[in-house]
Formats: sequence, C-alpha cells, structure tokens
Amino acid sequence: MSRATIFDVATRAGVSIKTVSRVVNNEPNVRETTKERVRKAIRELNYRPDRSARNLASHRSHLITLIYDDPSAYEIPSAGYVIRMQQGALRACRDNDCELLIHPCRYQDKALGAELKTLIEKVRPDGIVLAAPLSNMPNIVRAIGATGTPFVRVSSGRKKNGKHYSVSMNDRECSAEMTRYLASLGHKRIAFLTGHPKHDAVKNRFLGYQDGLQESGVSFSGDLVEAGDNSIRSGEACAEKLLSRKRRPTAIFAANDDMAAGVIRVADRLGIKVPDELSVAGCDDIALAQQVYPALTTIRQPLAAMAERAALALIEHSRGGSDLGGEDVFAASMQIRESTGPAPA
Amino acid sequence: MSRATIFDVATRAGVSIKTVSRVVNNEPNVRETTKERVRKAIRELNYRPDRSARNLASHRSHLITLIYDDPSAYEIPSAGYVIRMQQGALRACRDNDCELLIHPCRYQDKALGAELKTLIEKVRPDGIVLAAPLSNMPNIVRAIGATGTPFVRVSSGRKKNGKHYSVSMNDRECSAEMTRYLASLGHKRIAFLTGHPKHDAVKNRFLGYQDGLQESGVSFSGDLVEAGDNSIRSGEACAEKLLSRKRRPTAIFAANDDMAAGVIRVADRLGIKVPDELSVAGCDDIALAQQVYPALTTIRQPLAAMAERAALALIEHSRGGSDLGGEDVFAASMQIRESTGPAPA
DNA sequence: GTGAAAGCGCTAACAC
DNA sequence: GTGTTAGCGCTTTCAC
Repeated sequence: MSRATIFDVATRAGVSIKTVSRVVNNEPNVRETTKERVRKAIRELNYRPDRSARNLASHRSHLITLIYDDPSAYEIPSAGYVIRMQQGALRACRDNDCELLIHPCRYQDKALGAELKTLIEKVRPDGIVLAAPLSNMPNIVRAIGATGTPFVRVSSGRKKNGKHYSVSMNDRECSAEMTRYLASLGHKRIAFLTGHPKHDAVKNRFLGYQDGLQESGVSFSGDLVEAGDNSIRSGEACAEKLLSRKRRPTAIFAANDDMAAGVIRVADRLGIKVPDELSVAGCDDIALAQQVYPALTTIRQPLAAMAERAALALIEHSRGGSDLGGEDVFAASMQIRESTGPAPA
Repeated sequence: MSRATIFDVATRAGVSIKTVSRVVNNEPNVRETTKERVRKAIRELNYRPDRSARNLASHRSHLITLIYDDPSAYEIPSAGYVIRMQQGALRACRDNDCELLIHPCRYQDKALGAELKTLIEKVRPDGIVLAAPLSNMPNIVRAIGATGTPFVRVSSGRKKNGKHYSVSMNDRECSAEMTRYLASLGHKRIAFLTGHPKHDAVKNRFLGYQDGLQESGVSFSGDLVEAGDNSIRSGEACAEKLLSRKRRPTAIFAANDDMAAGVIRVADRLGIKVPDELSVAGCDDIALAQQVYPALTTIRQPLAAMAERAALALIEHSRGGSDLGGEDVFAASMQIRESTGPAPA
C-alpha cells in the first residue's frame, strides 16, 4: 500500500487540498474545528507530506549544506571539530524541517572552487554553512558567492567582510585572557607556538597572546615564539627547541591543542614536571585535551552553537525572513585543567 | 536569471524533452549525433536536472541515510569512528549521484525506535546504512524494518540474520590473531578487558581472545579477565586491579582502544614500563591510539570501506538492481606499534 | 530512434 | 475561511 497523499487527506476530512496544505504548513485562516478534522485525517492515514513534491512546488530544497575541511580521521585528529559543527547544524535543521548535507573536502585541492560550484548547482541547497578554515579562503568564498546561494561563514577570527553575514568567535580576546591568566600565575617567560599560516584562527591567537602580554606588563620577545604547523609533531619539535635552552620558558601557550599535547609529551621525556616546572596551555578543547596527562588547560570554542546559529540564519532567510548581513560573535571560554599552575620559584 | 530546464535544452537542441531525458540518464536508443547535440545544449545552458522534479517523478529520493550512535564529541572520543563511516558512505553517494543524510542519535533513548521511524517516513531515503552498535539492537532493527525502507546493517561481529543483507568484520578472528601474536612474544599471562555489554563487538572480541589462547596452547583463566565499559576510566580501573597483583599479567589486551589507553596511563603512574614490562593492545585504531605514548598496537577496522559497500548496495538496489541478501565480511588488520613487545624474562 | 501526453504530490495565486 | 486552477520540472507510458 502506497503512501497517503494530500488528496486522500482532503477527501477523508471533507475539505479541499488547499485547506490541508494550510493546516500542514501552519498557515492562518483555518477554523479550529476544521483544523482538528484535518489533523485527525492526517493521523489516521499516517500522512507525511512528500518532500520532493513540496520542494518542487515551493522552489526550495529544504537542504542545508555544511562544507568543511576533511579531517581525514587520521592525520589530523580534528574529528571532534567536525562532529561538533555537524551537531549544531543538525540541531537547527531538525528543528526546522530541513535536512543537512555534509560536504567534507580538501582545502589543498586546486580545483576546490570548481568542485564546490558544481556541487551547489547540483544540490541547490537553501543555504550553505562554510566552516573554517575554508571560510577564510578568498577563492573559496568567491566561488561559493558566485553561485548566488546564500551562505554563512563560520570562522574563528573576526574579520571585516563587506556584505556577508558571518558567525565568529572572540578568539583574539580569549587568547589574551589565557595569556593574562598565565601571567597572573607569576609566569614571566611565556612562550607561544604559532600554527599553520593558512589558518587565520591561529594568527588571531598570536595577536591575542601579544595583547595579553602587554596588558600584563610582560614584554614580548621574539625568542619565545616558535613556528609550528598545528600537528603534534611540530609541537614536539618546538618544545624541544624551547626546553633545551639555558633559560627556558616557564609556560608555553600553543595555538592549538595538538601542539600543546606535543609539548607535554616532550616535557615528559625530558623529565620536566607539568605543571610544577612548566605550564602548558592549548586552544580548541579537542577530545585529546582531556586524554593527555596532565589534562590540558585550553580554550573551548562554542562550535556547535556557532554552526547552529549559522544554519538557523540560513533557514530563516530561505523562508523569506531576515536579510543575511552583519556578524554574530560568540564567546569562547577558558577551560582550566591540570596543565597550568604557579610559576616555579 | 533562473535555471535552464529540460524544456530549454530540448528547444535549443531541436529535440523533445524525452530525448534530453534519455541523454541525461544514459538511456539507450538515441543516435550518437543527437546525443552530441543535446550535450552541447546542456553545456551551453549549464543545465542541471532539478533534483526535486526528478525525485517526484521517479519516486526515488536519491538520498541515503546514515544512522549511528552519536559520539557526543566529548564523553566518548569515538568521533573518528563516525567520520570514517561518513567518508565511506559519502564516497558511494558521490559516485552515484546520491546525497547522504546523517542521523546521529542516542542508543539509550527509550523512544529511539519511534524517532527513527518518524525520521524515515519523513525523509523517505532510498536506503539506510545502520552502524554498530545500533545495528545489533533488535528493537532498532525491527523499527527500521517496519518502515519497509531497504537497509544494511554494518556491524563488527558476524551474526546470523535471516533475510537482511549486512556488512560485517572478522572481529573474532582478528582478536584471536592478536592474542596469538601476544602469545608468540612469549606472554603466558595475557589479561583481557571486556567492554560495554551492550556492544556486541566487544563480545566477539572476547570470544576471539579465548580462541587465540586455545590456539596458542595457553590456558584461559577467569582471573585474567576484568570487565570495563569501553571508557578510558574503566580501563584505568581494570588496570589498577590487574597490575596490583602479586603475579601480574605481562600483557593486557583491551576490547577497545580507550580502555587500552587507560591501561597505559596506569602503567605509567605505577612506573611499569610499556612494552618492556607490560605489553598493551587495543582494538579499533582510533586516533588516540597513535597519540598515546607508546603508540598503541591495535586492530584496525575497515570502517570506511564497509560503509561504502553498504551504501553502494543500497543504491544499486534502489535502481532496481540486486536483491539485498547475504553478508559481506571485511577483514580487519593488525596495527603493530610500540606498546607490545617480548614478554619479560 | 523519437515524441506527445499524462501524471508525480505539492504550493501559489486568486476567486469565492 | 475555503476551494479552484495552474503550474513546478521531471519520468513514464505508449504511440509512432
């Protein structure tokens, strides 16, 4: 037996299909008693509107596409990042009768712009959530913009961007806060590990680090900055350099958690006690942060909330609602755990 | 300017829309020259078939739904598991003009069966990929089966299951292999940590452990088995019990990587050297396995390949192809890293 | 090989 | 408040 259609419901309720449509879509101008009759028929027939028919007639797809850099599950252990973005976007979609399509891709791909364009033209989503770091790459933003499909950029760092609505995080402020926190613990030699230069977020964190030093009256020194590439291994390499010095830093703040984990590993190998002899702080609050020992003090990004807001804005827009403009800034929060403590005497 | 329709293409190519449809869908009975003319028009107009219209007319949704237990990104660090399943399913979908809808959910939910039923009736996917551990829960399988939508179970352990096609892994055999490997290193007291009883996979691993012991001529002892619940913390608890004994085991094989990581952590705290004094092996090859020190010897599941096969089978089936029956078994592979070594003298 | 016509199940515009 | 009528852009059926 095939599914009931709007016509079956109308017949059973003794009304026209238009009235059924009104009830289903919560449109006004239906008498309460009529509404109830229609609802009853719907229940009895277990009627569900057909998505394809509805989409075809309404010129909407009820689809939101989430585009992000593929964590590849192994090389880069940022699977949690992706999962949290998905969770947020899914929440918005489920609450609003939309579905989420995920599109992991490789930011290194030369032809990524074209790939995304094709994808979008094929799928025709009502909106696109573009996650960092893709959201900070001009060519990608341009390619997506060219399709005319509404999109929202979700990024860590704030960034002036003319017309687009975007959702971002107070990354810089929060890094400054972390730095001030370390300084408040008595640390004077606070080192910083910068991350992959392609990722804007880590640049903002570096700026925040400098802000924090200044605000704490600690002078900045280029000697205390090492360049990593976001990987655990690069964190280890940087830590080896920093910790083998005669006057080594008493605190190391890494632009992401993976590098911070690398620092902890090296400290362990060198017999340097964390946090007694060395404080270590990271950024992102990935799952690993709680798995290393000692558990990592870090900065937690409200990724799910950001993705949810982005998807919601798109859905509202697709309903003919608000214009997509301006920017929403979310606050990250410090997660103080075991890897930071008072500076050694 | 709105999108070109099949009608525009037909006009431009000087043929009927049916012919365009034939070309687009690679149907036979079109002269090569006609085909070429149509293709040219398609290119010139940048025509893309409208999914909704196509779906409506063909009674297919070109949607595959992947249903899995939500890793919740934090409490359970199995985000990598999910990402890999997604990758496999996505590959199948992209190659076949379908889209993937993800549906994370909570296996604990009392009303999960009903939730999934509603979801499926609303979305009407062409097929469903059901991941473990949901794929081993009879009430879930029943609820999904009741919708009449074709589905494939992806599970670790093999399991006789009447009618359904399913994709599984030689979990038991591989656990036996790992156990034999440990025995071959000279270990006689090989402990095992069982996992969450709701997860069938870990039961199979326990059986495999027993098989392996027997095959190696090592006798099984209940004393060497501790019950965990898949979490790092439970792994720590079990390890504390096992390692505080007078005659402690020289090897510990945990039913998953998280528990194995817990074991390593405890060994570290107790000053027991891994692998010199204690060998540790896990199962799953999650990202954490390579992040702990020493890196964990474990069993790698071909999750992406399994999910891909499952999705492919569903897509073919939805095209009127093969019946969904039988079972495909994939081989897991041992990943020998640093946490295992010869038994101490 | 090709085309004409009839839907698919819904929404939108407008009439009543 | 409610119903009528056209489509939306495709696939399907069947005729040629």
